[in-house]
Amino acid sequence: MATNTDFFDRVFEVVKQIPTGRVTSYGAIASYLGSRQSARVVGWAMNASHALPEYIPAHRVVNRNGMLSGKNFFGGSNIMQELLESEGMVIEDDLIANFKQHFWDPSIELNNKD
DNA sequence: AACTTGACGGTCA
DNA sequence: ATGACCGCCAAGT
Repeated sequence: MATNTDFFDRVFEVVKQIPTGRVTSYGAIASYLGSRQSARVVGWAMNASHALPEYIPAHRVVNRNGMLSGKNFFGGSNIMQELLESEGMVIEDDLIANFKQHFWDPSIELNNKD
């Protein structure tokens, strides 16, 4: 199918596959889906994810700096940070410590290269 | 129907 | 190293 709005659904599929204690970036997901520059749309998908009947670990998705750019969307508090810390990571000033160490790249982990 | 904004990212100056 | 602009796609006004 691969319709334009399918991008959202694919984003959800990937995010739902992020293992606990791991994080990824909007750009990584976008790149995995084939649209490097559509990282912003990934963020929009996250916004819509909270309306889904399923649980989308959007707190495991941060920007390429490992910064909790969307923490404001988790109720206005640092729920996002607490969730990540609860999963074993360390957050400092809304920034994930050892971000690279916890980074989960769908292009690698899912290895979707036919 | 058109314009602006947005949970991003890379390149250029 | 820092700042500004462009590109991408969808949603809100």
